Amino acid sequence: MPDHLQPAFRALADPTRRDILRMLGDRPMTIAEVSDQFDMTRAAVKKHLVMLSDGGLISVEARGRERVNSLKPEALKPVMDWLGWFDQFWDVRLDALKAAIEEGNDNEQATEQQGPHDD
Amino acid sequence: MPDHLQPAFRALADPTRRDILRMLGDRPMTIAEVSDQFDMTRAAVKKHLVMLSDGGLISVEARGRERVNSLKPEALKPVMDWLGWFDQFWDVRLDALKAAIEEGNDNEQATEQQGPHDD
DNA sequence: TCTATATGATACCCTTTAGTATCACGTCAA
DNA sequence: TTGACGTGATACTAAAGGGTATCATATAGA
Repeated sequence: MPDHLQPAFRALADPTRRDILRMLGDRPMTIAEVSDQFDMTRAAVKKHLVMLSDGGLISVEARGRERVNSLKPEALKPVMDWLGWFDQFWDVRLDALKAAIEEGNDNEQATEQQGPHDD
Repeated sequence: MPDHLQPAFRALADPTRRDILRMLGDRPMTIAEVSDQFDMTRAAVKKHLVMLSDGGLISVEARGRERVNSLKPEALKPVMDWLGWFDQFWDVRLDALKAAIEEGNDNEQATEQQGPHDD
């Protein structure tokens, strides 16, 4: 299984890039427009946009002297699919928890795994 | 919005860690057991496990002199939710495409957005 | 108790990443 | 044509990532 979705995962690993994605969800934006929303140089934002493009998450279209960056939400589908593989597990766990609760909870060593320490 | 899911996204950004997650989907494993599956030192694997733990994706339970690492698939839910926000966009696009196809395609300037340049 | 084993913890490398500063280039407008 | 503007590209620095080697510690077992 060649990790063809590695660039996408890596692109998503930075909070600035995730913010950019959501901004582009509103409308396509030029590099300058995106840069205006962040407290960093245009060059830094450009690097993030390149990584997003490498991950296939955005498309860049030349329009005169501008570059319009547009969201490509379809690229998130493979990522969702990868994560979706784990649904089978927390489905099972939720079932087990539910069953344990309904059975009454005096044999609950087996359910301590999904303990409630989700900060 | 404090980026509380940043550790999770960062943990998912490495292919080795994603492989570990799927391995732990099979069964909980000790550090040594996980290390056996990779061509790297135990210390390197340990670092990955720490990052996975920081992201809340696994739990580590001491059992004698061993540390059993277990998958915590619930931790992927916030990540799925974040990604799910983008469903609205490719849903709209798919709908537009579908509508265009069903309507017959001679007035299709409006649908060129989801053009066939999906590599 | 003694020893092998599973792990924790550092210190250290090399590469990548995130950021800046700077300059060159194409394009829009007067 | 001139100049302002949006961008590309490069060089540079600081920090984080991914990896190794090494030593210390706790525990299982004879």
